[in-house]
Amino acid sequence: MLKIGEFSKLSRVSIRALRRYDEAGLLTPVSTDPFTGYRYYSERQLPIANRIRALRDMGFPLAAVREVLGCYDDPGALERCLLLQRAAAWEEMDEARKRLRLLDTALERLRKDETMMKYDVTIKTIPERYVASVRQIIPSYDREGDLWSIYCQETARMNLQDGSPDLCAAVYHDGEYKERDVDMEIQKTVTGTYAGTEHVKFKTVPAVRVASATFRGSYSQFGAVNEAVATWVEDNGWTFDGPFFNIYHVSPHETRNPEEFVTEVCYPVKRK
Amino acid sequence: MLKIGEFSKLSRVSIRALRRYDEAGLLTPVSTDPFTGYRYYSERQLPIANRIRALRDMGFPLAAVREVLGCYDDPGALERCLLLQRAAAWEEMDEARKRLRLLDTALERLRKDETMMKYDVTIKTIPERYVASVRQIIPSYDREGDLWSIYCQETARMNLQDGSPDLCAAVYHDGEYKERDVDMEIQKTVTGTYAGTEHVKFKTVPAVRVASATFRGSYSQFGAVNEAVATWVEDNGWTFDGPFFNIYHVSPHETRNPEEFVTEVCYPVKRK
DNA sequence: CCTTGACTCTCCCCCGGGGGGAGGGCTTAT
DNA sequence: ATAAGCCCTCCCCCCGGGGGAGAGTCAAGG
Repeated sequence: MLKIGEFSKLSRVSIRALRRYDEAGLLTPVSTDPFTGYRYYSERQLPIANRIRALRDMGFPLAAVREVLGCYDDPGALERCLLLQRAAAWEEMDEARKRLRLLDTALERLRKDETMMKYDVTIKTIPERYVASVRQIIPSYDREGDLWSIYCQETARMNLQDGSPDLCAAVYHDGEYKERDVDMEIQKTVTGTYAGTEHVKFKTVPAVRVASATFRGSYSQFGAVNEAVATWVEDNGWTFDGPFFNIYHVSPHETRNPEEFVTEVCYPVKRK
Repeated sequence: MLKIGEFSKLSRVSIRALRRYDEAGLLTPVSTDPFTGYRYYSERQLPIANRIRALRDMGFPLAAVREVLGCYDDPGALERCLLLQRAAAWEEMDEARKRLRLLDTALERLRKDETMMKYDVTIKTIPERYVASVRQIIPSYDREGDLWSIYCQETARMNLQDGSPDLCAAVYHDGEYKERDVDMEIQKTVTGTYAGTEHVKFKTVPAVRVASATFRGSYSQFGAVNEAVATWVEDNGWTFDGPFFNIYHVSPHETRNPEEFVTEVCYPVKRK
């Protein structure tokens, strides 16, 4: 019979861990003094301690170790457990690899152009939303205001309720950059049910996963932001999947000072 | 001014997380009602929320996020933080890769020969120990007992104190397998200082990292265990680094029943 | 003005695998 | 008998939130 300290030295498992394994039912001492609580182990438990070490080294959590110890005689069950853990380990490695990739992208951006770090790109899922929408071909990008004018005119008397979240967006339906005659759509979230008008249509926009960057300040930064997002998307193993759009969190509607504009650029993406 | 729920929807950060970020000083609401405790955010904080998301996606813990946010203007400090986190992510990936390798080895062993899973190989560090030792060339492996006889005879009157941990080991100094005239050493841990005798020497054995497997039962399993350990060592990217040895946890000295023997096989290793 | 429902607050417990330490009992050798 | 060294249980800590309780607040509609 070995006291816990001796068994700890022989098995190279800390006393703390041994007590925890006892508590978890992984490695119960062959006897425990009912008065003093002293745990007494046997040398024949050394192989079990070693087995637990081996399983812990493979990344099994304690609960899974217990399960595996219980089915050590059944090669089929054992293999299932190992495969399950293998999948978990693979997943974990993949997560770390993705993080590494993000960090490398950030470092590269930092070295190439220190200002590019101003824009932080993240992957998000934009939830489904119900919107009032106006879509038209307009002469050029800077005539987006025309669409908002149409929207305001046609809905002025409809008493629309704001949606939640309450936001305004502009979708660029042309896949490529065009100088003239661009296909644009504006969207405003609303709550309730309404009949469409001549130009204003109501619809549900499905949830979409996007690469997003939010920046503050004048719209002259659009070019740099778009470039930063596009580079990031390429570098991190995503690919574009639909027309990109902007969300106007603070727009000329709220303030005249361009320094206060807050705009979120969203590129729908999917895994390459 | 946005209430926390609205800001949560716009930033796609959970309310819980926002409260935690406030508590951690990462993203303090622009104002907090001193009576109700309500947090009020501004749209201009959306880029910061996005930045936090981006850093969290890279795996930074909250404390590091705070630090990074504080030095966003200093490209040098920023790069140091990113490199530090890069190293951490790489480490994590490497850990996961090692676990994956262990699991693959185990699966392969399981498929090849289901009995091989009986032996669980782990990496341990055997701490430094002070021992009485007898080393000689003996005719064959099964004459190990002769060494123990010599040990007992020469130390019978010395009143040796057991060491802690109290263990017996046998070291195989021949690098290769030999039928005859093998160079063997036996070791017994002791406490105190003694003068050596004709055959018994006292010495300190330094700490050593080993691949170890502990098994119960007759010594006829030696061959299988050695093979299992050797294969494992190869498969997991280690290489041998010194003569291997056995530790006898339960030996013929304690019991006559071979079923009760507990033996640990140790191969000193280093990273390939 | 009141109600109602949605929102928000703080506080506590949970996850894993122990580490650190307090406070107190046990053993064993001198 | 006493001191040193073991051992016990219990509590708090890490990390980044999630789940939920219980209570207070805000806004819209009757």
